[in-house]
Amino acid sequence: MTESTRRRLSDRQAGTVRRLTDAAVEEVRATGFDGFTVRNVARRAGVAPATAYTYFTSKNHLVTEVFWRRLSTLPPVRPSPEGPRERVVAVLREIALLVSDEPELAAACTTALLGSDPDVQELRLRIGKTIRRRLLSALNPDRAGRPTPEEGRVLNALEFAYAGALVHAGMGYSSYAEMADRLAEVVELLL
Amino acid sequence: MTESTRRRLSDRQAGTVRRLTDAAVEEVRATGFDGFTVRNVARRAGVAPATAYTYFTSKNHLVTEVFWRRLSTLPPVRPSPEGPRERVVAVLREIALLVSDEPELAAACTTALLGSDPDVQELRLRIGKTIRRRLLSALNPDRAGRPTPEEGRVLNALEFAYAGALVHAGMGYSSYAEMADRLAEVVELLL
DNA sequence: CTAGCGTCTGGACACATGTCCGGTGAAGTG
DNA sequence: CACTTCACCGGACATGTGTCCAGACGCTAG
Repeated sequence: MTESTRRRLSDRQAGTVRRLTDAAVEEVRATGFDGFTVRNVARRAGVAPATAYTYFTSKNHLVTEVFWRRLSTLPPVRPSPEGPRERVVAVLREIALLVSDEPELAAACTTALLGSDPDVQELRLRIGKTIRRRLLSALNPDRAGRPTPEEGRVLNALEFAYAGALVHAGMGYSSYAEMADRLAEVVELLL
Repeated sequence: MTESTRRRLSDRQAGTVRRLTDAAVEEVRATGFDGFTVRNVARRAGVAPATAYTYFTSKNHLVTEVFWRRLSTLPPVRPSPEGPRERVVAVLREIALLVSDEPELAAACTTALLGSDPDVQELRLRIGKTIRRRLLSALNPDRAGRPTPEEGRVLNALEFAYAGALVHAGMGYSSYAEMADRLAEVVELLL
């Protein structure tokens, strides 16, 4: 009875949703983001299109959910002995690599996250908050939750950098491996 | 006989394209990016849908062209007496404000720029190059064209920041006025 | 056993998207 | 003045998107 999709879900429903998100990943891997259809995903998951639309209002919603699921199952930020710089780089790299198994998936997420459906908006807020929280606790493991003005500015810059990197990669300006490295460079400059 | 749309254009065609891009701006202002249809734009421009599709392969292509036109008519970067920091801030602000008249238009551009049509890709490359060039000549008016490794890293960070800011604004995390100010903060941190 | 409930199904819908093609009118050319 | 060429037109098409609804299926309770 705990899910984030369209409403509270029973165990059975959770299974269906699970099959859908898994199928979505396979589908985008197989056919790219063009040719990625809710109906196709449904078929791959062995589910009727109407059922898929019961849980996901749109293609974007579905892909965003995939991203969200991966993000929210990350382990807590490790307060390692190294400095903030190393921790921040690690956090960014972790998030950048979330969907980089297959570039198509990453591009799909980039586009999907920008969708205008209310469901996407909702998930987007959660995603933004989560990333911010992770970055903050990498910056300053102790006073997590109440950033100083200075930390706020750095945080802001980091968020911009991450989103920008995602976009650049999504547009094909650079690969995802490059992206992580360049993000590290940006952190060097900022901290 | 000089245009960037689908092929070289006669004067008459250039006029039609012009009417289309203008109508696109009005349309997105009036109805938002949902409800924004090539057919609607065509009607507003007093042009048949088929004609519109002669010049623009897609919605995204059309919106991207609007952005490109605004960007490419900016005056050259002014090598002002102030420092690089002020020049970079000015350049970023200028670009950020290109489409911020109406938030809807900006959101539309953000999405459109990520499209996968070949035409969008082409324009995207030009846009990326132009922004990079402008940033570089703000950073270092003299040696424009051959950035040092250090300049390259800063340039990279600035590009990420710009793209990230655009996305954040497009997602509704912040307004476009805020966006310009936050970009200025990022520049402070970087330079 | 049967009734009820939750879940999934199949198909029809209204609409958008991008392509294609035969045709029309108005410029430019001899 | 005929004749070609060029830009535009109108509409049909195949495909995709998201919604809706009547009904089928299986599980659980009485």
